[in-house]
Amino acid sequence: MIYLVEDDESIRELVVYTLKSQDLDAKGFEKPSLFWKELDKELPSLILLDIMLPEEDGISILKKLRARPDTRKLPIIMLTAKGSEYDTVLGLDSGADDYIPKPFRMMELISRIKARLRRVEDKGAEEYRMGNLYVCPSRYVVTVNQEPVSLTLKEYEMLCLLLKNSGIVLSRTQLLNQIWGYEFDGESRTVDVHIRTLRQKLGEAGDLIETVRGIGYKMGK
Amino acid sequence: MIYLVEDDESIRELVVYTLKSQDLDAKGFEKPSLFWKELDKELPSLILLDIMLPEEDGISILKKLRARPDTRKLPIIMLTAKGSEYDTVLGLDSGADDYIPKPFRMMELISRIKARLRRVEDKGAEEYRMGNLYVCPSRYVVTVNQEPVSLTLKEYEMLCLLLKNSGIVLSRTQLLNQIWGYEFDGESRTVDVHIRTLRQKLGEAGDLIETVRGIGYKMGK
DNA sequence: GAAACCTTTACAGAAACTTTACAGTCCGGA
DNA sequence: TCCGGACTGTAAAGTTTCTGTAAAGGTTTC
Repeated sequence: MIYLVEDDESIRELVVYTLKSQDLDAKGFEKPSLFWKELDKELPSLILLDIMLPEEDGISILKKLRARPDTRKLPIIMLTAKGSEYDTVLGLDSGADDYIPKPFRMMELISRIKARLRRVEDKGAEEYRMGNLYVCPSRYVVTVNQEPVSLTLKEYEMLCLLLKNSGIVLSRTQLLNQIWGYEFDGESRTVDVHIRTLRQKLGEAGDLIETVRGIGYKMGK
Repeated sequence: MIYLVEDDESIRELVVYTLKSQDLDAKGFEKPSLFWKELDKELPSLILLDIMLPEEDGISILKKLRARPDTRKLPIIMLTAKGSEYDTVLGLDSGADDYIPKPFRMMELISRIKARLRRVEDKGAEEYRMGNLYVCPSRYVVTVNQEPVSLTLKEYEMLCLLLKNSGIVLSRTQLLNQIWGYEFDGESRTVDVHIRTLRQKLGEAGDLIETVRGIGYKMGK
């Protein structure tokens, strides 16, 4: 999912349309306020920011995003009509990942976006976002709506495994084997109990863990 | 150290000169062969690549760098006079981190380079502040509320390592490996004991060291 | 050789994990 | 629609594992 904050309607729709044609899911926002609102519902994997915006300028948005733990490492590309050197410097020094002056060619934009996304994935895919849930395995950080959630080891491993296998169902046996590291015979409610506390601790994001009756659990899709 | 591969002498010297004026160490190479030779002696922290070069073009160099484990993650910025869209796409899709068309403004180049470097290494910070704790590794100074705290070597190294990896959890094994410099077999409470004295000496700032049960310790975020 | 520092040992307390037992829910067949 | 079995959710008790801590025993430094 890619978010675009751009007040010019024609540009916004053109970009969203082009991204979708490239199998990149995208949403456009006219105003920062709408963007912030949506951000609390779902975290995108990349953000395109115009600099000149109503309400709040792009640089300010950029700085706020860099200050939040769940969006700190998100690739952010700045778009702007003000092609002056000053803006470039300002944008990059505030921590933007790229800067594209308007008018830009669509294929160049797509290309740069893909370059950013690939770069992130290369880093070991060590980050998961789903809805308002954010997990960074290497840093051992889990947040829901930016609020840190403290999980125990088993809960944490379970969450990571489910996210890693997003979209596919994991049986209790699979979970036991992968996390506990041994074959398990007979019945046990161990997994269920951990799933319960996990859902509880995740609060509203707990609904992301889906029960598949007769099989096990899954997250995503 | 920044490496620049650029056949045009005037540009090469101008860039190297400008980088040095910004306290960025840099070396320029006229031909790829000279660059490869030097690369085996020292790894730079960023590479600037012209696309049009004698012997071997920049894209080819880029691909080779991305294939080597020691240079795979190095930030690489492409420079080129061929400002066509084709080149941009080609450059970014091969894994370049940025693309700057000639002619470029020096300050913009510097700005983009700094943005890249900051993104990669945040370790240039020779000072850490967290709450009322202040640590300056190069001067071997630790204070809490301006009051100096005297630490032993192991305690000090531990504190620095935790601060350097602020926000991420370090396991006991990692701490042992990094500070003691050897593999550790079996159990040991050594790390715990040092953590304890460290917390004690830091007083109220001791709470900044967080225990992550089942994993290890971390500071920050 | 004393002081400072580091490591090991041992144990208690705390936190995490598992089991148990039962309540609630889903779903197919009568 | 109702019923019963199979499966899942939940609370609480029981068990294990992990961490904090004090103190003793080594080691290095001066």
